[in-house]
Amino acid sequence: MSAATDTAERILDAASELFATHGYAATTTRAIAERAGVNEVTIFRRFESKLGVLRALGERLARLQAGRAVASAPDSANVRDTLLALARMEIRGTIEGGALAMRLAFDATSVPEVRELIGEGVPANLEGLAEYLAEHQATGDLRADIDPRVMAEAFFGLTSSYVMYRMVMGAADLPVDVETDEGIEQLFDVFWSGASQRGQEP
Amino acid sequence: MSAATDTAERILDAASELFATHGYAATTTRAIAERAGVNEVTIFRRFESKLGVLRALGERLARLQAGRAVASAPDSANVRDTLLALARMEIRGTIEGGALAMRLAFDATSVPEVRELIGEGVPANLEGLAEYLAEHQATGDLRADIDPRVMAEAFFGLTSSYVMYRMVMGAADLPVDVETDEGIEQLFDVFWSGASQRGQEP
DNA sequence: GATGTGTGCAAGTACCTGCTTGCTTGCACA
DNA sequence: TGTGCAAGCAAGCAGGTACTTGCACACATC
Repeated sequence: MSAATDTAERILDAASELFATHGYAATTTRAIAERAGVNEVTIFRRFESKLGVLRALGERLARLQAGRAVASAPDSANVRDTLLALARMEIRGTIEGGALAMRLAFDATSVPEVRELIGEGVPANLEGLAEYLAEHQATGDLRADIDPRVMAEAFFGLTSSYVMYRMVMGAADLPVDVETDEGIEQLFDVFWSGASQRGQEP
Repeated sequence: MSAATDTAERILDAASELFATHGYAATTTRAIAERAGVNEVTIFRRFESKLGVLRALGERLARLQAGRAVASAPDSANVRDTLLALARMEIRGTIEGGALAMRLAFDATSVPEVRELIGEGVPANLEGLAEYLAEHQATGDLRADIDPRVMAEAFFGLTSSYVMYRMVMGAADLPVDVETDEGIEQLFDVFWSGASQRGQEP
């Protein structure tokens, strides 16, 4: 059993990397097999089709990302710390599995099956954070004159484009350590200052 | 001559739309021909190859975007207005030609020729805005404790992800009128408040 | 009226893609 | 020793892709 699941895992790993960098359509099953060190036929025996690989990958991704939902962030009394932790979590998650998700989101417009898989992920995330933000607008932690959905979009815009510029477009280097990286904190600070606007009242 | 350039233009228009929504690799020359209302052979006679179409498109795009560089924004005394105008310009430009550029940036990782075309565009833009921001940090219009490159990244993160969420991921609707849309102003306001932090001194 | 140019149409080539088939090999368990 | 399962290997199929070729038609210009 160990050996069997191992090959399946290796196939998924290879597919994940290739899908993330080349996209779903541009990745051939032959390439997946080669990278996994596995015969191409094995892929079809284990996953039935190329789409089957994507589906299995989707499940693994869902399992992986389930742990880093908005709710799972430590809701300390300090909203700023909570959001900063969320930003770091989001960026780390995007680097790990999100680069794949981002690519697939692009592929979704051309490959209908991909669209179903990615589906409501992005809008749902936006909505979830917007709710959280709205709560803290009510308590006065955040400025109330901005639509919480716009604010959520600003937040995800920061984190997703941070990764996009680095991983996909190669505009800069990835941080050595996401948890302590100074650049992320500065980037977050721009958002936070804008969203909280502490001391802005005249 | 008029009729001849017209068909070439129609081919480029069709290719632009298809590349933007489906990506370079996933767009077939047949599809381009069909959308342009032109025989497939004509494409090869005019542009030699599929890559030739992309190259011609790249030139047209460069011509189109040359007019909307950072420098071309009216540098009024008011930095906020300048940046807001730039944000609107950037979003409109991204909707018009940037969605294509964004998609091609993704394709660049799989299609090496595409990478050359997109090339240094993104980093150069970042650098250009960073310079502008640094100048106004020096004059006190913007807070100085943030790396100007980080600030530029926050700016482009906002504008590019604004379009990405809407056009590519279909998370929301595009604005009816970019120039007056309230959502863009709110989104920009989050950035601006964070970047200027007016009245933040204790 | 001849010539050149831009385009359409039909057919075909060479290659790549996802996927299949038939057969063999190695390993585990009884 | 025998049975079953996971995997490899070689070959191939059907469909799609970029791209080519040869021929016909329209419409200008000289």
